[in-house]
Amino acid sequence: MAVTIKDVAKVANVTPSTVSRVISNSPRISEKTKRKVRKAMEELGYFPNFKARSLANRSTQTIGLVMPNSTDKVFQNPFFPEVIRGISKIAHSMEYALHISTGETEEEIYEGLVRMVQSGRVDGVILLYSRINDNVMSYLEEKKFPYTIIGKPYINSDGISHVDNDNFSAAKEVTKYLLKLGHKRIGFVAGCLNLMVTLERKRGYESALLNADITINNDYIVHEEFLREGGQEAISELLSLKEPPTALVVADDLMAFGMLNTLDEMGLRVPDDISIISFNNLLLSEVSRPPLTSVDINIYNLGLQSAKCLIEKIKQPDEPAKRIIIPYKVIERNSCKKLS
Amino acid sequence: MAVTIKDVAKVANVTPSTVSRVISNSPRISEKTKRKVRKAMEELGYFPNFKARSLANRSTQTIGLVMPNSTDKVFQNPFFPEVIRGISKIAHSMEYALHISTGETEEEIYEGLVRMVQSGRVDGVILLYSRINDNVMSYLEEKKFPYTIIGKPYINSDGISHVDNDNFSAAKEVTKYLLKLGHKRIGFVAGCLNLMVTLERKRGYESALLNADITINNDYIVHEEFLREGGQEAISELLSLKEPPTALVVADDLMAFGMLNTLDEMGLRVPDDISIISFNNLLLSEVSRPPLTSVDINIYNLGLQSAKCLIEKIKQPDEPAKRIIIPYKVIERNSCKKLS
DNA sequence: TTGTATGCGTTATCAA
DNA sequence: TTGATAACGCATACAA
Repeated sequence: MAVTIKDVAKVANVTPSTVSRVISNSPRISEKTKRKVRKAMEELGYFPNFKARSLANRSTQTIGLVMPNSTDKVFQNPFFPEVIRGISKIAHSMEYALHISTGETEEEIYEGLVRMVQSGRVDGVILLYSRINDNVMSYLEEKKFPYTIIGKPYINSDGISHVDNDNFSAAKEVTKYLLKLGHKRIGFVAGCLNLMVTLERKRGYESALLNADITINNDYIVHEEFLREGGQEAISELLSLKEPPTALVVADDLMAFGMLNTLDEMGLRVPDDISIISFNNLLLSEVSRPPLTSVDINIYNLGLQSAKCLIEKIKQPDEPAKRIIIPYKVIERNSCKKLS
Repeated sequence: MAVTIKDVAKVANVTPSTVSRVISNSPRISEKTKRKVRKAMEELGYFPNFKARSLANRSTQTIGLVMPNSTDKVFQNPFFPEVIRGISKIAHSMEYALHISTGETEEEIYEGLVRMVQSGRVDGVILLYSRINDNVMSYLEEKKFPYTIIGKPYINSDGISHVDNDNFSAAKEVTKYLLKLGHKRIGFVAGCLNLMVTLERKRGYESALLNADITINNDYIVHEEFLREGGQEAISELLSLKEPPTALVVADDLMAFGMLNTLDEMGLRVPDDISIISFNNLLLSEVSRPPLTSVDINIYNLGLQSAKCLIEKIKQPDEPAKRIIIPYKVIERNSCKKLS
């Protein structure tokens, strides 16, 4: 049996409640007894029992992380380790632990979340993605359980605390960048259309074209879940048009990689034959050939702020919802070329 | 206040202990009362309180995951999402939750783990990496706390449950493959030398060369933590030798990517000018240019088995340690060429 | 500043 | 087959 608060109390010659107060560093305990008790704790190698603590406390000091469908290709995205790194940085410093929850289907994810919340395993939740009609979100909303979203909420975005980039503007800027380089036939390669990021980026792309008086050509918009299965065909179809695009806005670096491959196989060279610009600025966009011009969305910070925001929410549930926009930055490399 | 076991008891007209027995599906409760109680639970929307349960139970039904240093480049490796996917598959089906722990320094990781274990937050731990002289491991060993390692333990590998590939043989096979293609000057690009994987793969590489009566040339062995910082120089140094290698065994796909980039910048073409073979068969090795010949180590299964193994260990602490070797498979693509 | 008593929501031990 | 009662280890309202 592990050493408990009682053992410490005995050794320090005080009552368990005193020890408890020392643990929580109560100001109404004399420095002298604090020292005495701490010495006893040290001697005995005492660690507060988490289970008992949280039962008495009604708090677990842990944050639940809801990841997307694990069989989904999205899951493989280095976005997640990086965002978790940011979250864990704050969590650690605030003495919160991380509890991850995922599943193979949306049903599993939902049920996992409900169990996690209802059984009181976590004090709050961070949704690592934002998609349309997400019942996970509805549930949290209805329960008024503390949570934060990374991404833009599908509905009621003013009433829900979230951390996001301005993906609309980013996509718009990037498309304008291509326009400025002289491109007129610009395509858009989208990821999963249920995700808000995708939608926002697409909106931005379209807005830039409209502003430039270019009508949106739906043939230029490809919806690809991901690179592997089938992706190739849709892409090659796109490029086999009579008037193929001379530049592409790709919704994600990972997809851009797939593109590079497909293009290579088709004998097209980037950026000479076609320009590519994408998002996220993953480590890989740096080491690809050619290195990709990409929008750095500061994933780490996205995680950091979401954790900060959630913890504040947990501590002050009545504060109004916050919206935090993390600045992005276009990183120019060698995948875009001026059209002559 | 949430609904408790008492509320259910009242509604069902039984005592809390009976309800508790229904929850754990005790065989000594009549079907009739079970139905009655379950109906009451349903009606009230009852969920067992996790905190109270684990306090009374002395079990948390959660598995701790120890990740490497989060600032480390290793962390970015898609290896982790994939291994977690495998772990979570089993965990989910056995009703275990996942608790992740990481830190920015080794000290932080160690302290995080100790807290996690001592405070009784988890029932067991999976180390997602294996490195030499790991105090995390020593600690778990000393405490006799249930744990499993993914990778080969540095010491006492017969006494410690672990899940691994036969990285020695894999590297050997892969090197022999290059030898068979006619390569004689074969280099090795290593990742972090503290990691057991790296060491094993290097051993395999060396063994193959020795078997072929080729003396090991230390100039051909490059230790690169990762692709970005500084990596380039070491690589270009290697390739600027009077007799540069004609083929490279690279310890990891991610590094191989970096290599492709560096080689490209140096004007060397893969596989025409130099062959490359690497490990892990990440999604990316498929979409790189050229697609990489890589060893598929079945990361998902690594995770799956480690979770299975740990849960068994938790349930039967006295069973002897297990070693589980996951088969690997060389996936031939287009990064290696026969030397004429 | 410290001690006493009680509660947190379950499970487990005994009885019945 | 079920009920009463005591843990589980800690926190806190109240008393001193």
